[in-house]
Amino acid sequence: MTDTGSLRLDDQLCFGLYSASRAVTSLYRVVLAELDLTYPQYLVMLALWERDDRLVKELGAELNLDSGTLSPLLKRLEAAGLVDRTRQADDERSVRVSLSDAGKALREKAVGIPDVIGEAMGLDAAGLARMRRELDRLTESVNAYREALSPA
Amino acid sequence: MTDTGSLRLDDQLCFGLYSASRAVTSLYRVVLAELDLTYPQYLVMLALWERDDRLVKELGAELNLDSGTLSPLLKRLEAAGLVDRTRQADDERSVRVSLSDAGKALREKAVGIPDVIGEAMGLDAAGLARMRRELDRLTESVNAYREALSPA
DNA sequence: CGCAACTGAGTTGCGCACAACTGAATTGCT
DNA sequence: AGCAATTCAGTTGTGCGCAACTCAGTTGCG
Repeated sequence: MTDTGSLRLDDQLCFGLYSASRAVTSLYRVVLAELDLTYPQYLVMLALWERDDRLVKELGAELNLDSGTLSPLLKRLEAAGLVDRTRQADDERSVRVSLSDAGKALREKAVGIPDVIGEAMGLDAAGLARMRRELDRLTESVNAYREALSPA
Repeated sequence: MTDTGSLRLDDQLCFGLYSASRAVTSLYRVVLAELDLTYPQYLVMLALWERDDRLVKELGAELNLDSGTLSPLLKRLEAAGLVDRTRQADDERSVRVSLSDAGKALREKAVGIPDVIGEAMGLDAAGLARMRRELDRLTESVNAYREALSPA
C-alpha cells in the first residue's frame, strides 16, 4: 500500500507546504510589524529596493501578482508615503512606481530581516539553497501541469 | 559574500515557499472546481472523511485555523449541504460537525485528486516524503522561533 | 453557593489572491 | 486613415487568514 492516492491529511505534501507558508508568513507578520508592512507589501519593497522605478506590469511579472492584487496594495504603499505612482507620459496606460525618500530610507530598517528569518528556519546556507532549488522546481512543474490542464 | 543577509528577492527561500504554495493552490482550484470546493474547504472535508463528527475546536487544532476562518467556512459547507452543525448537548459552547450523505458521497469524486497533484509535482514517493519531512521541520522551527519572539 | 476566570464559537474589519469585468490607451491590420 | 484587437491599470465580488472583539456557557475557587 503506497502513500500515493491516500486521502489522509498528513500524507499530503500540499498540506505541509500550506502549513510552512503560513508559519513563515506569520513570523514575517511579527518581524514586519515594526516597519508597518505586510509580507506582500514587503515583497514589493524588496523588488523596488533591488531596482527602483518599475511599471506595475513588471512588478506583477516578478511577483506573479495581477493588478487586482497590486493596485490596491500599491495605493496603500502610496498612502503610507513609501512609493510614488505616476502615469507614464509616452504610454498613458502604464503606471510607474518609484520609491519615495521614506521608501528608500526604510531599507535600512529591513536589512536585518533575512538573517532573522534564516535563523528561524534553522537551515545552513546549503540547506537553504537546496530547498530553494527544490521548491522552484516544484513550482515550475506544478504550474506547467496546471497550464496544460487549464490553458491560460 | 554570503547569501544570508541579502535583500535580493530571488535569494529568499520564503519567496520560493510563497510561490510554491500559491502554485499548488491554483492547481487545486482547477482540480477542485468540479467538486465546488476551495482548497481550505477541501482540507476540512479531508479531515472529516478521515474521522467524522468532530468539534470545531478539533478541526481548528488539526488544520491550525481559528474560528474566525472556520466558522464562515463551515457555514458555507453547511449551505452547500455537505456537513451538518449541531450544538453539543452536554456543552452548549461546542459545535459538532458531521458529514451529510452528500458530504460522504463527495469522497468518491475526490479519491483521484492526490494522484493528480502528486503527478503534477513530478516527485517520486521518496522525494515527496523527504520534502514533506523537511517542510514539517521548517514549520516547527519557524513556529518555535515566532513563539519565542512574540509569545502567544 | 456565588462569582470571577476561562473557554468555544461566532462576528467584524482588514488585507491579500484571484476571477471577471471596465475603460482608456495603444497597436496592428487592411 | 480607420477600426478591431490587444494591453494596462483599476474595480468589484468572493473567500480565506488573522487580530480583536462579543457573548453565552462552563469551570474553578473562596
